[in-house]
Amino acid sequence: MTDTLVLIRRCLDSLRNSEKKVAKCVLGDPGAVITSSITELAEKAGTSEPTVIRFCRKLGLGGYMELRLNLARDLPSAQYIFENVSASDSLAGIAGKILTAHREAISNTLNRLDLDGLEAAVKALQSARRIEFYGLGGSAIVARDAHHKFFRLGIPCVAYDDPHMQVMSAALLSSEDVAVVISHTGSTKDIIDSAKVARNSGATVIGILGSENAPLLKFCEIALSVHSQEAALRLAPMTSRLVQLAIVDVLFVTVAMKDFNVTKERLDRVKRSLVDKRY
Amino acid sequence: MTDTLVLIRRCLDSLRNSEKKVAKCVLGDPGAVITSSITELAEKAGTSEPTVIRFCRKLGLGGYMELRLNLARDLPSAQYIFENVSASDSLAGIAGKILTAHREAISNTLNRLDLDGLEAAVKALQSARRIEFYGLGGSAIVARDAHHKFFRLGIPCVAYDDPHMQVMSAALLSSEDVAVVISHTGSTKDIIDSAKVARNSGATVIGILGSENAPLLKFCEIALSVHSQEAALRLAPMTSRLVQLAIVDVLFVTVAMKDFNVTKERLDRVKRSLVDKRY
DNA sequence: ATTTGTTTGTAGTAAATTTACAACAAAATT
DNA sequence: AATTTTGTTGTAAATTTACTACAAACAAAT
Repeated sequence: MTDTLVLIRRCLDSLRNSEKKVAKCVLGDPGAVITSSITELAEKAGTSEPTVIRFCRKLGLGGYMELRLNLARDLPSAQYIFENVSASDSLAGIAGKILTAHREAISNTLNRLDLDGLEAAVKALQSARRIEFYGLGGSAIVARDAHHKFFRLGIPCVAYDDPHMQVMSAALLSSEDVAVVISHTGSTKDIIDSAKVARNSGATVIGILGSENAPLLKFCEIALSVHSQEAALRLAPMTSRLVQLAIVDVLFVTVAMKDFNVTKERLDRVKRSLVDKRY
Repeated sequence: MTDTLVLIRRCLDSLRNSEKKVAKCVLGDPGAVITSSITELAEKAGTSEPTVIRFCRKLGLGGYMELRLNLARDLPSAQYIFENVSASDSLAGIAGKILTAHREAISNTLNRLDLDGLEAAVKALQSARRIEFYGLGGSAIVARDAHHKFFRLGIPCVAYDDPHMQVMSAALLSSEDVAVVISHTGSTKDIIDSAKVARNSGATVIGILGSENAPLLKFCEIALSVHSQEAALRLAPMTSRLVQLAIVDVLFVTVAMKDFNVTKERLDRVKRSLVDKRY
């Protein structure tokens, strides 16, 4: 499940000199490898074919073919990612670019999942006495969505999108509670305040953010950073939000699965409650 | 840029009998193709290698290698597709299945886009005097997201997740207004009532729903049906919601692009307003 | 029944990947 | 310092793979 490029970087130290040349070559232009034969890559790296194969084996891959396939998998249609929507685009063009960007964002998330962080978050969430979700602006939507999922499990939880309510409620948390703080930038003052207060109350603070070096991180015990190359479509940080929602979904399902029978019974009850609301 | 599997389905009719056998084989287990040689695939399909090549060419691909590479790109973690989450899954397994499901849902949306419906919706939205977004439960989140986007364009708009407020406000709409009604099932009584009232007021009703034959459709002038094959036992209809959000995003960006200079100025103003809120 | 054209598979080729091994360099041991 | 040992890299051969040219089989139409 690990991204091949990440794998290469991690193995870099244990590689021989000529294998390193191959590694640099692959890291330099991974897209080119996909369309190159082993001979071409060997030549480009200034080494021989067997070295390329040994390089692949060191990564734990079966051979050169497997490297190519894995790279193709990891860099899906990279050419579209950075394409921006322009005023002259047709509806189909805009839709294509946006949906592709979203799709790629989900792919990237999948390839670079922080399993340790997720594991820690799940652990905290499932043993939480109560859970509070904080978000502002666009992130308030993610917070609401999280609340809408988690309350069904019977865990007392709530979502606040009012900074005053956030700090007030955060002040009442205890060490058995969890605060999930959602922020795209990770540098909004109000949300940082909320995280700080929650932290001071002794609660476990989980951060879901779209940036990797944000001031908010300082107050998060567990941080799930979600990086989407958003630079292109700057109208609204939608890609980031979509990925955050997906991460919340993963957290929810994982927590829900831990005690499946209880969960199932609760979800069924929730479902039955809605029957009369429908035709 | 179209998904290879969709491409295959589309070409199915123009294929010879033995080429069809290859197609079925690929569609049946695309993941297996990635690790198979042309010989293996030919054998599995009960045909010969040249037929496989001819099949690839019919798709517009250069050869078998290109098919493999394309499939690898399209199915980043083929093992998870359409698989359901089970209680025995690891965190990585759950995350993989969920994110892949979301990814596929976005792909499907992209491939089966109802351009006419979108076009009509965009037209209605951009000439709307005011826009109201109605949603309940999970769909309320989509409604809020839509509001959070569209209000930046300077169009008066609002999101209601209270059925009483919805009908009350809907009663005040006029023929120059647009009501966007969001519902996963399309059969919730309250939301149908809201749509009905909006319709009676003369407003243009746009429906965004996850089902294709829902009672709600009767009251929608424009219907954007988003069908995600939600895995049988899904804990919550998240995939559908994600797709609905993506569709709203497409609508927003398209509307925003129509008068780009005005839009840009407005978005910048909104952005500047937030500067002081950050570190 | 024969012709015509289409569809499919056989056999062969060129190019790719991979293996086996030899050459060399560096390090260690005597 | 010489020799063995160990590790690294490239050469060349073997194997597999993708692809092409051609011919057989088949179907439709005269």
